[in-house]
Amino acid sequence: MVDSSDDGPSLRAASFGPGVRDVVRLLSPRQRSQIADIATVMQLPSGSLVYREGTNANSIFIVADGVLKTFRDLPSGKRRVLAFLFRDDAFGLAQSGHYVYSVQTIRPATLYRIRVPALMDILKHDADLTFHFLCKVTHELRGALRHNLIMARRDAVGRLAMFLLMLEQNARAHSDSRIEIPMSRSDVANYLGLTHESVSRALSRLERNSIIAFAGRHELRVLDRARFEKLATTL
Amino acid sequence: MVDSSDDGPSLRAASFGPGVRDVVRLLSPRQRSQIADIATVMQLPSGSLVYREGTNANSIFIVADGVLKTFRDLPSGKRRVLAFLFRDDAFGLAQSGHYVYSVQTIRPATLYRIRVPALMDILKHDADLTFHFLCKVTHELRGALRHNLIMARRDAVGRLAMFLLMLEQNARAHSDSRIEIPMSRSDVANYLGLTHESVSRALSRLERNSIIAFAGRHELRVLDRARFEKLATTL
DNA sequence: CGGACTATTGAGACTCCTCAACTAACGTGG
DNA sequence: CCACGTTAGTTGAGGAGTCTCAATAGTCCG
Repeated sequence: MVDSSDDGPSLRAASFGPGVRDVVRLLSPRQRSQIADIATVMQLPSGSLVYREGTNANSIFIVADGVLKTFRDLPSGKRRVLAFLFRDDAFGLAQSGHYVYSVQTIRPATLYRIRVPALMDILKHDADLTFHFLCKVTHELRGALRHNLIMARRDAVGRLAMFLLMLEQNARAHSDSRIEIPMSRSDVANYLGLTHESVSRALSRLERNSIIAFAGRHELRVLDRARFEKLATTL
Repeated sequence: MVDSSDDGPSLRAASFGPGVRDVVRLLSPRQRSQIADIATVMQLPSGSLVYREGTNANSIFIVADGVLKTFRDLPSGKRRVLAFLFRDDAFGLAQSGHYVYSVQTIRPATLYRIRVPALMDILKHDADLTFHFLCKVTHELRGALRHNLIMARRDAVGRLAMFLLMLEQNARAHSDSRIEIPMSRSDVANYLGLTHESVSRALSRLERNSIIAFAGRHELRVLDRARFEKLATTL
């Protein structure tokens, strides 16, 4: 399924990893069954806490389906959302044996849970599989860098535009300028470093200016793509 | 040099990677010579551009010594610093064959340059080495997440305090409450998402309040560690 | 249908950015 | 060795934008 000539170009093209939504898919049948042997499938309803920051890190996870968020609760009581997770994303980052962020489902989710010791046994002897995980982490890293770029902006509308663009690129399902926002305004706000009031105001402004139009609170259409993308890229 | 019993616990402790300033050091002699075979040593004076964002990504680099910054230039003319690089850090992240950020030396630096095709040949057959790179990228990811947390704060002094604390932890050389700031105020500002004026004002305020004391523009001492750490952690 | 949560909208305070002037430090060339 | 110009850094006054506090409307679920 994955021969080396297939790996070569695409991997070299993006040290490391091209699209990278594919740790599971790009595996050879043998590798896939290896993973299946040590993975547990979990079905979680919306709002479930997968694990809490600081607890012992004994597993890593891969999203088979659904939407999740990673976050940290700050001493002040504020909550900071670090990332949103979609199909094929991996999570479970730890330091000194403890998870570095909490993870919660936003929509009902199906997860593969892989125990770290078992995974390590396989990784030690399988360069290909290890490389796939390398690509996964690289993908996560790019996401964090994009997040940083978003936070660089001072204006709420600009951040929001970038965020919406990101959502659109994530969900390539229906690319007809409809964007689904699966998370709450507060989650968006905590991700963008704004208050939920500012998010609300910024969205209102976009709608007032006929750049977007809402179809329910969690779905919108882009009316004026030129201005929309200009807002997102003009930083 | 690195036997499996050594790898096991430490790796499980931090999926993936413990301290991780050690891709080169933790390698077996065989691996090290493999790397040496394909690596080029570069000596660069202060202020050198290693590569520019968008150019063809044909190498990855490891910092043997010195200080560097990664950054992106935005259409508006503003510059956003994404990270500072110190000894043993790796860099060279690319997407679709192009580097995603520019890299420049802040202090004279020595780099190992490794061509991607050659590296891939080795990684394909060496799970251990691939795993080491996995740890490296994970380390970079943690840095990006910490950056995000810093940006979550709204107040300039708080960001600065967190940044200084980060610098102190990076340079474990002299841990007697002296912190060296190798980069310019503008670089700090671009990293923290502030203007250089705000950085200057915040530093002045810290000094006026007797929390820190400068010994030249690029070195300071922490006078009141309690208040200092309270500022950094009270978010 | 009721209650709790989510979302929207408004008025005032606060902080940082912008613009500007000024000082200090550094490197260059005479 | 000194003078000068350029860059880095500090400090000040005013304005723009978001946060805070508060009230209201809409939505989901039992």
